[in-house]
Amino acid sequence: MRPPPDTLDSSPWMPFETRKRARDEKRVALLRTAVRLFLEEGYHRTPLSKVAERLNITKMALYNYFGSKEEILAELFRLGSEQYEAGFAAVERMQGDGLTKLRHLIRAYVVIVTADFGMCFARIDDRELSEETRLAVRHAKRRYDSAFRTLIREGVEDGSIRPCEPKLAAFIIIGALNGVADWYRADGPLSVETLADEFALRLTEGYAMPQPQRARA
Amino acid sequence: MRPPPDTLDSSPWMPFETRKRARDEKRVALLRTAVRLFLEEGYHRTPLSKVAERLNITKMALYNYFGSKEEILAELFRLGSEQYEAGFAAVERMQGDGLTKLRHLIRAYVVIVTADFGMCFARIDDRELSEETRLAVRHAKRRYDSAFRTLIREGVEDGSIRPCEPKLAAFIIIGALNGVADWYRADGPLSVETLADEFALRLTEGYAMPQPQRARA
Amino acid sequence: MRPPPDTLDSSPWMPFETRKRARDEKRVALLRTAVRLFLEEGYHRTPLSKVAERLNITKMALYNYFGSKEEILAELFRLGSEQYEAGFAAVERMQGDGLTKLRHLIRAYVVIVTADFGMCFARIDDRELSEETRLAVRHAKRRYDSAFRTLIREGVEDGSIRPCEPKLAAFIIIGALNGVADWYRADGPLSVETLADEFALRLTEGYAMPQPQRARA
Amino acid sequence: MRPPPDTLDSSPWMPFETRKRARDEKRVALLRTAVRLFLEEGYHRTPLSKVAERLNITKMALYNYFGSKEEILAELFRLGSEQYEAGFAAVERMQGDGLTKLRHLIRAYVVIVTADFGMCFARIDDRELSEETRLAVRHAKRRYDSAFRTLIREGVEDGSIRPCEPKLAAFIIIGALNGVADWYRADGPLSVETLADEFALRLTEGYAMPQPQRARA
DNA sequence: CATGAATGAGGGTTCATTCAT
DNA sequence: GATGAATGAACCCTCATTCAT
Repeated sequence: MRPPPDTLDSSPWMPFETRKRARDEKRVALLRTAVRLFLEEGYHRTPLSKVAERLNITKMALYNYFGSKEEILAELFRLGSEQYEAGFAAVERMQGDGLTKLRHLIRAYVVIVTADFGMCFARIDDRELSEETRLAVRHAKRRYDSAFRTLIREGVEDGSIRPCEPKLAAFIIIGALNGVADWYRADGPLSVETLADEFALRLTEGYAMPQPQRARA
Repeated sequence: MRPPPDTLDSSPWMPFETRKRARDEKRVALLRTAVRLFLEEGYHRTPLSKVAERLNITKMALYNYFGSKEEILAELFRLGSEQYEAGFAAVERMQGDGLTKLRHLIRAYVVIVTADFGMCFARIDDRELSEETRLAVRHAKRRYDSAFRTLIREGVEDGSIRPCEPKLAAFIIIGALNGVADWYRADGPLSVETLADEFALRLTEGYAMPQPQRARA
Repeated sequence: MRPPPDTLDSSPWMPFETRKRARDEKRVALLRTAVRLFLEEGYHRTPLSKVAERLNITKMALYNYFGSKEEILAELFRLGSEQYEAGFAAVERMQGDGLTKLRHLIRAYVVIVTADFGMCFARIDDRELSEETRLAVRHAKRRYDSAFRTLIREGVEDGSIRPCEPKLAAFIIIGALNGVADWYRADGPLSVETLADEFALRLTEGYAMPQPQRARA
Repeated sequence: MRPPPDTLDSSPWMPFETRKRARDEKRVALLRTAVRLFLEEGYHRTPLSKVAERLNITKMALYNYFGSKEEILAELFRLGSEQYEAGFAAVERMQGDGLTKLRHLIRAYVVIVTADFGMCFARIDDRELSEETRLAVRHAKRRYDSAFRTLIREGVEDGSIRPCEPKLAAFIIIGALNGVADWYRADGPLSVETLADEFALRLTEGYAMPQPQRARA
């Protein structure tokens, strides 16, 4: 907890950086603890005192890092949102036909949605948030709906994806992906990578045995 | 506010049936109102006073029908669960190969999950419930996981479904189906039937354009 | 605490009225207790628990009558304001020259400002109130500034009051009157009536011995 | 952030005086800022953090100058009190009949009560203070009540002031004077001097038009 | 002197629920 | 059955203040 005293003497500016870093680390620890509890117990059933308790501090110490419980949640959503944005941006820079890119997107989504912040973004009810933050979240969600739809449309156009209604297809895929957040356990038998690959394939390939003669519907 | 007292005296047995019926109707009205509010606003953000208000009764009148808020929720889950059970039972009595029955199951699920009680069952966090009720709900959920898996396994065996991991496939399908509860609006452009058909097809057929030469993964 | 039981039997509609009345009485008792404590201890230093304690109920019972602490204060201000309005209206209906009416106004003010609600209105900091209520209070205060100024102006015109700046004169008079709220004790030696008469005279007559030859300023 | 250490070494006594002076200046700045905020916002609604913020220092730095929030307030009262004492002492050294000296006292009071510390003394609720300090404040207030009463009594005796009850007259005058603190704005149209003169005259002269024949009450 | 971090006391408010009619 | 009143358990949050550097 205390930096070795000579550290202070030898480099007089270190303490500041040390402190600053320590603060950031604590802030992050706080967020990680909060997101875990919010996911494990639910936002409403998690009093800040429990978050504090798990961090071995008092409830009030939390207020050094955040102004309110809702602000913590807002930050969690922001972090989650960032992850999706980054993942999506990476996919958008890739080469390939629509189907290939869609599969990359699915993989990215699985990786993110199985991690804490991504899971929080996907699962926690955004109506807990203030109107303003909630709008930002809704906006972000619409943005990735749109990312999926765009790739699907691309795929349809370049022939890699069957003709379909992009909007509905995106809902199906995103729904299945968000479902992961409901049952995925980090300590389970499936690695995230395996899961991501499996989803990328299965969500696009379908389960029906292909039969040239089978008519639609 | 009070019915004239002679009404009760003149037909001494009617009142009982009348009352009984009235009671049941009120009970149902209560549940319908509660489920709507719980879905619209979230369980925690819905005080019983609001439920009562929408029913034009006092908060305390609710306690004539239910012992606690949680008991209301438990009943909602029970009703939702019943719907799934009934839908699944109907499908199980059907003829056809695994794929066909799976599609019927998907159709049934869509119909149920877009209705209030089914949506409640799918969307509201079962951790609000007491341990006992929660276990029952989990049990019911596992039961329909199992229904999906069984049909998928059947389909794989009878050749109507591609070889796959039934557990994961079920998760994907159920995830996508539950996702419907997040965006479906009764007053939207899609009829439930259309949606059900579309899901039955798309969740099994996949989006990738079939290409004989394309290797798996 | 309980009404005699036969009261209920003998007149079946009484209970409702009784209850209604009881409620109003309690509401008033609450307000009287609150205003006393707010005046004795100060608004901020009076937790609702103390108000409740003095009423022999729990803090939460207060919320049956008011939605928040501030709402209680707002109601106290409203009641105070009402008293001034009524007093002023009575004076305005009176006959007489400006000076006479001014003296009546002063008398009325003294009577009101020595009573609980009037004192609350005069002494408690209106910045405790929400913006909206505060504006209403400010409005009321400006209204009685204006009542004083008008009468003074009338008096100047009809020759009963010396030429003077009505605005400043009103400030002086109102200031002196509000000052009463700071030192008046109901159990003190001075009756309100005596005080009112004395103020009506002294605030208008002045203390300087009239000397025809004394030049102004 | 740190001054080079040799600065201290090269002129070992300057720093002390410099520091001492700087310290005093800061202390005064602190008090001036505090009194402004306490007057603008109210004592309870002014957290120390706001005082610090306006001074561009941290909240904790305040504790280098004062041991507690209440101690700051106590000092403000002390400074206010000092002003009144000084003003009153000056008047007491003057020549003239009771009325003349009373008018000087009023003038002095206006000047003081329109300045920050004097206004604080007049307007801020002394119940915020500890028992001990509060008693000192009450004592000071009684002292100037007494100053007014003495002059009034003198005036009555020397014939410059009409026969009256000195206690009540003092209350009226002081009340009117304290009222100034409630509406006076330094940036308003009235200069303090004008105001002081006007008060000195009007508070003693009265508003009623002198009429030899008018009987008292 | 000054700072950031942490703490404890305390208060307002929400809400489910019990009580007494 | 229904109602109004009352209660108690939580919980969020503000803020002055102490601690450790």
